[in-house]
Amino acid sequence: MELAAPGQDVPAGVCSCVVVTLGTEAIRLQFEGGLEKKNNNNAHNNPPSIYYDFCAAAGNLIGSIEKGRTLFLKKRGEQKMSSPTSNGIGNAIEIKQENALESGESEVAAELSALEPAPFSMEHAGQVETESGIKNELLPGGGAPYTLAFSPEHVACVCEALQQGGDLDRLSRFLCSLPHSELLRGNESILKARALVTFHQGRYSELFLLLESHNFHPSNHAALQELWYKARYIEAEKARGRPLGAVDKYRLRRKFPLPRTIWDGEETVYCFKEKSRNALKELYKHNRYPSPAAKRNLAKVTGLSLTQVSNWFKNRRQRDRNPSEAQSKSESDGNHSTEDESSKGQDDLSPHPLSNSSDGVSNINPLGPADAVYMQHIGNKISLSPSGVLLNGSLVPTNTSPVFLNGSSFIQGPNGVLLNGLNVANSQTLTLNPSKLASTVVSNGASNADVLVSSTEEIKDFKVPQTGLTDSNTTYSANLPPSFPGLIPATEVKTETLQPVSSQDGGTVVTFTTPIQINPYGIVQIPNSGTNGQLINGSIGFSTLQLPSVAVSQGNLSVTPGTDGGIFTSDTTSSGDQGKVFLSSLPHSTVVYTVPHSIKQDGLERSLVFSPLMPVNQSTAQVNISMPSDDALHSVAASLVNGTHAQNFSLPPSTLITTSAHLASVAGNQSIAVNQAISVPATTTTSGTATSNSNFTPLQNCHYIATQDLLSVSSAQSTLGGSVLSTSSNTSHPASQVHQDFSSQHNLVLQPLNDTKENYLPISQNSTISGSVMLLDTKSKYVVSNMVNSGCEELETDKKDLAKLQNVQMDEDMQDL
DNA sequence: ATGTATGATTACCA
DNA sequence: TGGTAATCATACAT
Repeated sequence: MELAAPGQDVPAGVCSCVVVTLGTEAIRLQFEGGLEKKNNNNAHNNPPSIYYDFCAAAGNLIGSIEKGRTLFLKKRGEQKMSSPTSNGIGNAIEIKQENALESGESEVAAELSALEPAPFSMEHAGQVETESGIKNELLPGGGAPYTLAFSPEHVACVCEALQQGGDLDRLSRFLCSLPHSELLRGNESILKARALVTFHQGRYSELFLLLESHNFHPSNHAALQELWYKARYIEAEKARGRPLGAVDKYRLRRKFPLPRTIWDGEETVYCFKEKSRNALKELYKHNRYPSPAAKRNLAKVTGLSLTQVSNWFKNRRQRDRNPSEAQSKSESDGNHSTEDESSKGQDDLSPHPLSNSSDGVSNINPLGPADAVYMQHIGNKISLSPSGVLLNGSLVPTNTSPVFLNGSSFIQGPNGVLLNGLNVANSQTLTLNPSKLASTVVSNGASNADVLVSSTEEIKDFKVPQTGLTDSNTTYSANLPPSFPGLIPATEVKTETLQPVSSQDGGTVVTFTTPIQINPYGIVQIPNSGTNGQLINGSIGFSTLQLPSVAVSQGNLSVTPGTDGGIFTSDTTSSGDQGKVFLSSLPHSTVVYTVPHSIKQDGLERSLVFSPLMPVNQSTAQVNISMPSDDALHSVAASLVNGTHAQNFSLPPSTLITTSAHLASVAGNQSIAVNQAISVPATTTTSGTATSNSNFTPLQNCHYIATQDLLSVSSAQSTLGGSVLSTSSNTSHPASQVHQDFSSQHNLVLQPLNDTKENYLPISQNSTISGSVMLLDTKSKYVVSNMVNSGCEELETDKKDLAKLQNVQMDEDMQDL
């Protein structure tokens, strides 16, 4: 191999020249054809007899040696040797001299400028050339006459380098040379190296034991899994004396499942992880023809390649299309019956990639214990037990964690569940443990801020099926936080006009107790939520949050962070980015809650049921709710319902939401009804710390019935109220909610609760509006639980009247079944 | 061993 | 470039 000249690009496999400036010395090192040392140091001293041997794999420098001294190289600013994954070696480094007999310096800062971070040829790894030309093993025990003091990081990096170099023999020698204590240190690189060596040497039993006895980082799982299986195969082949067939290998895999030390436990079926498959299915339900950008995004999210994603959609379409493959419906009878049947049924209904996921396909049976919260969603009828549950659409099962249901997908975090969108689970039973509801308080906290942090990065395309009544091509540009791993930083949403089909999608309740991830495919990911933490959320999780149904054809809607609370603003004048929604961060103490946006073309009324104590002003189609913003208690959400087709909203913080006139003024000239709703925080009195699990409760008793669904809430759960009252007095989480929904007539049904006042926030008698606003159009009525009655007595009457509508609505809803 | 489910491939077309 | 249809190869289930 040839040396790379300074400044030249170093081809793979060839070491580069590096220049190490050690004090006044500039030592040029070259690694090929033998170590070369060139000292252009000041000639007043004898050039230090320093010989280096670098293991520059992955841009690291490893090892140094000199007669009578040991040099450690490390990147400047790092306490330890840089990891193998660090970037190039062009960084400045420090050269620490130990036992510096000659210079007397204990530590010398040195500048190392790598001409090129070159892949290192392993030819010289572990070797050092002495002045006498004798090559000695650099490794301890290798016969080197020098004292070497490899740190564990050095050792690990050498292991990595040797692994990458593929020199398993040398790696084996290196490992053998290591002291036993080093081997037992548990460094993963060493462990992995040992695994490779044992496999290479055919010591499979030792390999299996090694793999089973250490928890390896997921980044190494794939390689180690391959080792595991290969070893099993080879063992079996040797035992049988013949090559294994696919079936044989399959049986071996079943017989020797991967240990959890090298496997995350996630089931993989047909090479695709279930998580990835669900993500594909979710998107497919909403869009059978995703855009290339959407495919890329999905590939990124699922970890699959773009080709795999494309193939999956292609196959899925083909097999959905081809009736001869009716056997595939067996899948529908299986784990994914709901969604599959849903999608197939939609295919029958419409050739368009429609995705009304939960159209009467969910059945939630009250199987929980008596004291549990359970819902029943039979057909379009939903019943809720007296618990703080928000429901909007089909339901999914969850554990005993508190749950918010809103739509047909769910998000489950450590302490709460968000349901929104499509039904993604197998079971239809939801059981909640009321005792834990205190932790289910809607807590948006920093999560929301994370979720909605704006970003100016790339814009992704994302098609959101809409069930609008008219054709419209609306582009929403919603920015997502780039900080979320695997999260698409920005999303451009294109609403597609679909055949007007009743939909239950749209409602969204976000309960964040941990940072979550939302991607344009509706996949909401909640870290640290265990195996169930990553959720699929149909089309709503993201879209509903950040894609309000405004700005269909004009205007911008932006959500910007507020000092005290979320600010939801709209720019009705901007025309540069029509139809785009810009979202910024939300405050920590923000609850994002949206009301579903289902639209029924047939004009069937829908029922929206919230818990009582919500002032509703039917006559004016606007309800202003005031409450002390600085109250220690939490503010409640404000809701805005726009039955018209307003294109813009203006929701300044801590103020009342715009009037209905405003909505009317911004109503677009389109007759489309956009099935999106947006929720933004309205006001908070304090910045608040990260929300606890019980920081916010207003949504606990909010219930929504989309489309024909009928939801009834019998009472509020006392524990919810307890949680409300127990929340930190310094943290308030008011939130204004903007809901644009209802192209058709809506009814708001109120159902009285039993003495739930204690469960709600105190009503402010202050006539000023400080935190919560609800706007209703003339046709829609919302009742938001926990909303503070500002003293409008007429609202009480309204509630009673509205409650009567429930039965009527039920009959109508049942007709749609 | 057999059948089914599913990812991947290929050819063809717009 | 991306769609469809047909087909293959393999994983999975019985």
